[in-house]
Amino acid sequence: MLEAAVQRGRQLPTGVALMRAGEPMTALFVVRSGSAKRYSVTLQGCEQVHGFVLPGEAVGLEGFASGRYTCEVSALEPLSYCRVPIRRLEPLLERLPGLRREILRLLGQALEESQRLRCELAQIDARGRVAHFLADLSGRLARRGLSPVEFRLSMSRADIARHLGLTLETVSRALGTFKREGWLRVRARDISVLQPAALVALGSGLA
Amino acid sequence: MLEAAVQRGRQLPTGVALMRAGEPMTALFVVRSGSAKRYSVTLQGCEQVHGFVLPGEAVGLEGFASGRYTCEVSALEPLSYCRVPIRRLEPLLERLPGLRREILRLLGQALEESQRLRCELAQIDARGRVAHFLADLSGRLARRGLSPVEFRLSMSRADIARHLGLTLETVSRALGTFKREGWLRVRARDISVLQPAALVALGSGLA
DNA sequence: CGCGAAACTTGATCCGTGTCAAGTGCTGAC
DNA sequence: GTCAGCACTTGACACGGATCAAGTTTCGCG
Repeated sequence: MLEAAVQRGRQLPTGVALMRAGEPMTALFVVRSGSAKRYSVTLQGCEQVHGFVLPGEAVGLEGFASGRYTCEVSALEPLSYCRVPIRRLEPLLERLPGLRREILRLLGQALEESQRLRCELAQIDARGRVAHFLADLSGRLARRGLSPVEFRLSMSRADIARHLGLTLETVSRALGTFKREGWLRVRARDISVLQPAALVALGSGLA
Repeated sequence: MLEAAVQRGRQLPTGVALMRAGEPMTALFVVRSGSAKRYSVTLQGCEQVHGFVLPGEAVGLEGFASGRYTCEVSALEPLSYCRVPIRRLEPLLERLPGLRREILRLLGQALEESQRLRCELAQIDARGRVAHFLADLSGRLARRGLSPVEFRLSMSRADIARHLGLTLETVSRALGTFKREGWLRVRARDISVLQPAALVALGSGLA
């Protein structure tokens, strides 16, 4: 029955938006493969990157607040995803307590994640933030069965910087440092993590 | 029927915890009067302040992620609150679509709020953060019918600093500046906002 | 009411990160 | 293959906020 509510096998080319801020919320999305960037554009026209969406992760949950999406989500690489229309989801919530709990769990998780991240970013210095970003990415890839030590960044340094509240130069310097310390191999957007523990430690504020 | 699920008129003295990180999530809470601090303690023993809870606001929602609370919430002044046991809430979610939507809305709102705050804090300088904090507080008080221009801070400068990712000296200096600019009157923890627009502007990154 | 501790303010200095400016190296198009 | 444009790296410098260190005010408690 849940099966019937899910629209599978949808595709989106790089750079195209999955949702736009202000649009009525008509569905939740779950990314199958590829990755996307969640961001919003301030009045001054500068881009604030809320985060990145990896395979297996859901987007659109903030829409429950007002019935409208509150940020833009656009594909960083060719994307395949599922679409779960709210119309079809709502009646199921009545009959399926497990699904109800699952949706609440997803929302709770997103909330907890966001709060944790905020506190961490507020208290950690630039290199720590970049280390945290890499460690987090690595962990999320691992959860999907992808390699946590060899991966390709689908986002630019500028996107990372805007996500972490830094400048792209500072991100670049942090990566340079990690490379020099022997913690990473970096070639353009290809990353090999050589010392995962060092990144985790630095990213947790254990300096 | 929802009425029957809510335990009203509960009290808590200053400094006492409403919930502790790691405890099983047994209930949601809604503050009636007073205020509280949401925080967690890092491995290094330093306190990270997630935010402050004002009358009319709910806490405990992050617990949906894992079934356990993920932060400490303790009273900054004598607190009165309602308790909504999850046991009693769950069956109601089946029968009341409106309540279901309301819970989803609350969670979505908390999520959106947290993400917005994170992006704002990441991009704004120290005085902007303090201005944003005051403008936000003012707005939330106004929503509850309290004065948005005359209020008493229930939290210390150190709490504000740890919330904003600053030091208490910097918070103090920012308040000093605002006072000198004629935007505020500050006497210890009593605040009078003289130029709300200036605070909102600075707090939105319009420098 | 007065004492003492805690909260807060204010000042001086230092370090990290933003800013500005070249320089280098990918990548994709013709 | 080569060229153009963009992404990224690296360097020099300035400035905002952290840190350290006194003072001052506020407030709880005897």
